[in-house]
Amino acid sequence: MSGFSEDMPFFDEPNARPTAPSGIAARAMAARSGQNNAPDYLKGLNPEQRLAVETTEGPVLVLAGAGTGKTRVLTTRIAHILATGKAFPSQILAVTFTNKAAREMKQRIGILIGEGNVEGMPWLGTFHSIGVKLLRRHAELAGLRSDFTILDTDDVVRLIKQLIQAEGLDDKRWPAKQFAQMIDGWKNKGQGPADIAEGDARSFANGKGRELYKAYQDRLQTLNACDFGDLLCHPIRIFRANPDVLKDYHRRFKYILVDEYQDTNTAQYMWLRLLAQRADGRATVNICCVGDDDQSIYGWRGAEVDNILRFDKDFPGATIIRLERNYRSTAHILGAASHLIAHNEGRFGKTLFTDRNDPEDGKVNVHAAWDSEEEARAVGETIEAYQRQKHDLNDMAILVRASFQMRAFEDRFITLGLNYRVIGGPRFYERMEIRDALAFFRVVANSGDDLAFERIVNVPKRGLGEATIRQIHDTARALRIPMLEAAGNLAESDELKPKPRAALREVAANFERWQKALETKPHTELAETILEESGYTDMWKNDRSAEAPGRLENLKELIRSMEEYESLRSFLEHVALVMDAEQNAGQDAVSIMTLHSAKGLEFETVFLPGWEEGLFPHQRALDEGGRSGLEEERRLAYVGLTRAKKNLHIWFVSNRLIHGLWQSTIPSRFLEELPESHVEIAESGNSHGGYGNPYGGGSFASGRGGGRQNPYGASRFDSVGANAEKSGAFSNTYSTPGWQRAQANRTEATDRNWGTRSGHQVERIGYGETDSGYGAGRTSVKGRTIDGELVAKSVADKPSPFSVGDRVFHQKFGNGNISAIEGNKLTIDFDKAGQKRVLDGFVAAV
DNA sequence: GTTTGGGTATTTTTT
DNA sequence: ATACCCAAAC
Repeated sequence: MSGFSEDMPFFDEPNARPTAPSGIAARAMAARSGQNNAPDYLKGLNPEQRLAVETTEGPVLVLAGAGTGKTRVLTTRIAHILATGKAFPSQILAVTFTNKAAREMKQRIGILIGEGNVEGMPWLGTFHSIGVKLLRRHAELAGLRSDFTILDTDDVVRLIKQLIQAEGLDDKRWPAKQFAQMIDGWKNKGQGPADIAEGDARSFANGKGRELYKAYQDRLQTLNACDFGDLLCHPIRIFRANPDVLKDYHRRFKYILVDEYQDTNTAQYMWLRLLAQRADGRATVNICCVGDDDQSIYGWRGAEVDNILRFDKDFPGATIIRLERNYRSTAHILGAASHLIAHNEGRFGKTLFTDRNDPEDGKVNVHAAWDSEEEARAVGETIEAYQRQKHDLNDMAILVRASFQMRAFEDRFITLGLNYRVIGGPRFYERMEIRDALAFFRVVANSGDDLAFERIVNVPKRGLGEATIRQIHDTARALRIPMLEAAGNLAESDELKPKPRAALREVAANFERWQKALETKPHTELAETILEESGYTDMWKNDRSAEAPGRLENLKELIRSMEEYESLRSFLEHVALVMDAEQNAGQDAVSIMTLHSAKGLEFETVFLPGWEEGLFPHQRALDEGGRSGLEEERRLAYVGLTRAKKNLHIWFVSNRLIHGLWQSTIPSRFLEELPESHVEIAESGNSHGGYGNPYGGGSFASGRGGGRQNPYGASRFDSVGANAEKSGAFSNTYSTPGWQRAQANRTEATDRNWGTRSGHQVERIGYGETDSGYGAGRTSVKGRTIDGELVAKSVADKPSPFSVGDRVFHQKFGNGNISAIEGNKLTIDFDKAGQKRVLDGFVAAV
């Protein structure tokens, strides 16, 4: 129970009001300006921001729109509380979601109240890191020892897989990964095995869901381990079962601050309520939540927008403060974003505004391209044009909906020699070599870490096959000892054949030696020794594959990063929760990332490609999330738009390769939700000239409704959102050639896909009756959606209208002969493009 | 113990 | 298309 004492001095005087400023508070007070009696840190705040900072008592919800100075308010508020002596640093609980946000907050508070003093804020961190801290203190109340291991997703899946197999279930039919996600979902809702809904419990493994969950929890306990969800759920359970423990924290935390409140899940919400609602009957709960309901984009991983929407009901008498003055974007960008988001129903309603009024500011540009290749080419050209105007690549970003879109840009930028960096993607700690190395370290630090042991017992390959590992496993279970110990025992017995026996003996001896060295050697040195002596670095040195040098480099980087920590244990602790690594930040490069990872960032120039139905809004969000899924996609679009400070370019293409098949696409409905007055339809250049108009031949003209330009029908949005007055940059009056071409494409695509199915069904997609009863609507949404993919499925119901040998025309590949038919998939020998497989819906008889 | 082939899925991501 | 995972074959 070390670590308990560091902030005890404050804990000893929980009721002492720190009225006389001392320490940090005194310093912050000293920073006050003499003139108007307002401290320096309040200067430059607008009235709403200042209100949010100074309303320290009672529940406060700060609705902070994009670019309205949210972090500034949060950090200034903490500085204010400290400066006015309302609380000691250790009496403030401040939670964020990501380590990055926590880091930034610490840094910015440091600027306000003086570096070094921030260390006095032991309760500023992510939900999870604070959860670990709580759990380490009270581990025994959750049936754990305080040196428990934190398992990551990969460990969890492997563990569950073992359990599923132990149950005698087919792990093909009941994938461990899926069950891990289910457990994660339950934990997001704060549900233990006993709490889960009957239906949920039944839906997995023939009704064994609950037992499996139970078995999983038991296994974690024997392993002295917990998963990420437990970091929240265990404290909740501890608080509930031990009112005295909870009471201590009630006395301790005088102020609670929560960042990104719209992203909290149910468990986090329960956790916060437990800490915020004092049993001592104190009337005021000083909780301040900051967030933006319009930027809630994590519903799919358990976030409940509802938490923020009903804040004032949860905390009666709450002050709600709106920050709507935007300091980031031009009026055009804000106008576009506001108009778009107004189409959502479940929201508080905010409208961003700016004083900025520069006639030079351009409108939001919408571009059409033929396919993703041309889209990448056009974006590349635009970036180069900006570059010629002396814009830094660092100020530009391409934000995509799904990561597969990135490839086209990477390919193009490589040929152009344009620097780019991909943000997100596989993380440092998820790389195989890093996980392997960490597994070695974990076993050294904690010989009971069976999962880590199993991972590396045969790495590098030393002839320990499945049978040997099984035997170690069984021995360990039977004797109730760690696998490492069991391995040592077996190596000394005659149970094994000579080869594995020698190998095991070496493994056991290695770990014994390393564990001894743990006390004496500096941890970075030990880490190097481990990787050397285990043969792990040699394994990669001898590997001829292209990625081997990179892996060795990563291992070096891992050792380097260990230097910042004082011991192997403290490093492993951090690595379990933090594990991110900055990469090539120095160079001038365009950023490519998903919309999700762009939240919180800003760029002068932003490119938003792929605004097509099915991709954005994503088909799956529509299918699985119904109306709320669509609204979340719209919020994602809003997040994208509001990342841009000055220039914003949106692209959509007419054809996209999806799952290896060319699909015709129609522009995203979100495009129509942009206001005409702030949008300009840009001509994207002539790089597509070679194709001409593929519809010229008239083979597709049949279903075309006379002049109808909006495939949904005109009054589609009449009932959606009160402020959604005259929408639709896309309903009239644009006449550039590119625009007309795009229009032609979209009507053609739509009408062709739907043929005689009338537009009526299309009009209702995700709207109208479908919305009202969501439960029932779910299935109907599915069949009706217009995306090419679903259309393809419906086409599959009918026999193909073509036969082998038919001569057909395809919009991308031109003319060709059908060589094979497989359901609705045709194999065609194209005259120019060679053999391709395409859907029959996208070719026409010649 | 490694290689090869078949089957399958294929949005978004933190801790 | 393509990547990834697992099982059977080498």
